[in-house]
Amino acid sequence: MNSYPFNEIEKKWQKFWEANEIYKTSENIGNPKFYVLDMFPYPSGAGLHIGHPEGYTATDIISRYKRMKGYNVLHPMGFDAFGLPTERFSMVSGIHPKDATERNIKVFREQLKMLGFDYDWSREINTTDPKYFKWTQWMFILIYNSWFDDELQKARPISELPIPDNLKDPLEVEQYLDAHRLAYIDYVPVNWCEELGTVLANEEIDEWREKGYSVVRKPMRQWMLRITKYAQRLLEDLELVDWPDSTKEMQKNWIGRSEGAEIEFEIIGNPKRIKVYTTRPDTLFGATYLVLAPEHPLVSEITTEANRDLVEDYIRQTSLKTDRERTEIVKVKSGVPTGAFSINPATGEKIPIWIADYVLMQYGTGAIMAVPGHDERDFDFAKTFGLPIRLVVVPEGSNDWDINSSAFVDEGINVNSSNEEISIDGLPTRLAKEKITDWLEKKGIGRKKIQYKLRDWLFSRQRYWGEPIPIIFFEDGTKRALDLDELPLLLPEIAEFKPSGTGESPLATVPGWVRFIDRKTGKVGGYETNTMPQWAGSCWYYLRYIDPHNEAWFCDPEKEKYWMSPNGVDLYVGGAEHAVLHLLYARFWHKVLYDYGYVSTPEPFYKLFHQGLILGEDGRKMSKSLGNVINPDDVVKKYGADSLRLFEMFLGPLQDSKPWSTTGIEGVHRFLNRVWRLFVNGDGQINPEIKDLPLTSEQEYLLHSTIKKVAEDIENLKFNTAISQLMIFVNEISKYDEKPLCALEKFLLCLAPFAPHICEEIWSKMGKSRSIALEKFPEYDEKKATKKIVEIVVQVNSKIRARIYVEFDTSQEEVVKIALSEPNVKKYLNGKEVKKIVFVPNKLLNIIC
RNA sequence: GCUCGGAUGGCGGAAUAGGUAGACGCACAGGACUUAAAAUCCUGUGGGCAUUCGUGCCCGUGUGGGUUCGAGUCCCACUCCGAGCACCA
Repeated sequence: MNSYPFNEIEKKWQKFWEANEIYKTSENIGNPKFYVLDMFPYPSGAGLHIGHPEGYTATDIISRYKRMKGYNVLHPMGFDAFGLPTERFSMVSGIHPKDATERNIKVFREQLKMLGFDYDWSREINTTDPKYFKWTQWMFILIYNSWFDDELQKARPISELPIPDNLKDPLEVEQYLDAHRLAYIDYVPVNWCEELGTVLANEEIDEWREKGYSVVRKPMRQWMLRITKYAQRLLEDLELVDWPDSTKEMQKNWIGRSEGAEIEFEIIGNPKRIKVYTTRPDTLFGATYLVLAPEHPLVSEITTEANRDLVEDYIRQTSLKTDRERTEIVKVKSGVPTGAFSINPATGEKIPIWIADYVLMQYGTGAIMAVPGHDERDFDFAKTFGLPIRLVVVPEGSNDWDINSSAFVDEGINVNSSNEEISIDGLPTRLAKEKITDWLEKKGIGRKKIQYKLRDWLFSRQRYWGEPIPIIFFEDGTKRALDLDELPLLLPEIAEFKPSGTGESPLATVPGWVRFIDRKTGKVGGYETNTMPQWAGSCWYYLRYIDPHNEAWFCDPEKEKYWMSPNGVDLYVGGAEHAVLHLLYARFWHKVLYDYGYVSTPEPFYKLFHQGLILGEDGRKMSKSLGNVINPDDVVKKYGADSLRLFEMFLGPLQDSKPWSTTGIEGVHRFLNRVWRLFVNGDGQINPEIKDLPLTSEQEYLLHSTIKKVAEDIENLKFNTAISQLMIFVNEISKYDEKPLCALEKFLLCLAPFAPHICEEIWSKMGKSRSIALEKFPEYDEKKATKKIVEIVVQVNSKIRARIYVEFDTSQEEVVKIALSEPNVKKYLNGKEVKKIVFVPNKLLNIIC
């Protein structure tokens, strides 16, 4: 293929942009701003994936377009570099993760530069840089030193937490504070591999099991963040942002607010009570047994001697299952009776207490009242073990339900639901819920409760390659968080990155880390050996871009206000795989900062967009094993960066998954060659057919409709149709022997955000001295963007019978007159009476007869 | 199982306040240029029937119904595909 010299051109302009700081974001904070953000990549050893440039090109086009529209644009890039893959690479290779990270970042940075993105590289950040994670650590301490005021629904300093008068002992006070901090230590089940002596990530489990290792759920000491306190705000504030509905929906479901009741059941022969949570208190009369999660603290206490072996064996089996396995759908339920009994407070009936792994300790109270007549899972369980099933709700308008063949789970009308004190028979579900809850409340054994599925955030990792948690534990049992002047707390240099074998991180093997004399207190203590999860660094990076070199503060408040007001980041583009975790954690983190007035908006990201996947040419996900991986370096070498950028945008709608196509990229590459030849002749001179001519009215329409379409499509992130309009322009304008200069110049300005290198080259050949990136985006004239002569479809009884051409905005009368003279129209009217006329101006005329 | 998407030529996709289905690109076919090829340019291309070669008619957006002068678009039922979540009480 004979191509324009893209290789030379692209390198030349990339150097020019860098040398002349064309994309350096100005610190002049007077102009209107636009903050467009990419989800920063994890610099893996494999280098940039062909999918990366998709979202990055999209933001690049927006960024360049907004700059040309006069905005002060912030479009930064950085690297989210802590994490498991690098640590694992280091274990095998012995190369320090810091060195591996540095090397990977270098590759990524070069690849991103090769694609000509307009990042302001002077703002590059790296989450593993001590200058950066100093502030991640500081924010962790801020969270640690906070409690959540339920009244005010916000975080406040722990020093302002009211201490109950009866607490005098300093140790008790400290325990009280710890129980309210937004960062706290708890024992929670994690994936423990005994043979490896380490905790595994969910994604590692299968791999190690295949190698014959066993993985069990085992409670271990972990740092937790109390994100659940923010559940309501995280839910409500979704109203404030312009996100895809499906993403909002996913976050809502993840937070999982439900309204129901907490009910206390007595235990026969034990003064303690079992609390259950239910969304259907109206079905209480149908509760025929209780089920506790196997991990429930009361299990060992209530289990009878006769059932002890059975129960303990079941608990052991359960620990071998991961949460995912426990929650897989199986029709045959497993469980064992504890031998203990409870009383159904509504019926007064003695009901058995079971344990089963379909009840999870993390949700609700870890115990349920089972209503097999009206819950699928309880129904299956009751069928399996021959437990009684009772009908207490029937569908409205009917008075029966075959309770032996399936559970009735919808709302309906209560039946069989009365005792001496209360009756909810005949009430619809909503009223029945209220009445029974009131009754329970009066008796002091139940209350209304709002429950969230959201769990607290497990924040610690037993790994080396993460931010150290800046807390010192002293020998006397006290602890303290480091002060700002002691940060960053750096990772100690170690030679081995293998786990300690005790379940602690490799940091536990460093003598100077776990035992030293604290300079500030003179006491002997040791640092926390856990590190933070990869999510930590990505919770606030968008703030650091605003002021990346500030040594005194994480971000200058004035600059923060300028870039984040009024709604936060203006556009955030990244994969849908982050719809829940990253996007929820970052919102939480931001809200803590907001509560302290450190940021000026309640939400970090105003508009969010997810790019789709780029699949292999065979329509399947790209993977090494399928051999369908496309490498961006190869593509750039063969067709140039502009072609790759343009093609990824032309493939289809940004949010859709779409397959790669080798012939497809040749198509857009051909288009760029056509553009080149339109402007430049064989000797590299400007095409002599380009002349300074006035536009014909056809050319005027072509130009203005193109500018309009391109501008509107860019604003709506519909790049595929913008590019097709640019192709139409080139096809049309090429037909003229003499090409009008001013139309071509404006066309070039429209193309520049998509294919910046080729446009810079042509622009400079045309004698322009300033970078095209700094020029104004052309304006269009609405009138000129409208067709002068329009085609009107003429239908007779809704069938197309003719097409006529009239001036724009011709009246109905006029159009009807012309239409009626069309022979084919006459033929179908055939002298019949016209009953009705439908007229859509400039489009259609339908004659009904 | 639940939730959310989606289904349009040989392929990727255009077109939704309901108004010309198939823009643009690919692929394919024919032609021009060339000793030849590549590149480039031009023409054609949903299916069927008819044609005086101008065009005309019928069918056509996963399936079956419905609303409407008019449905790819709205409503109901179904089939298939994808994604996310999942014994969440």
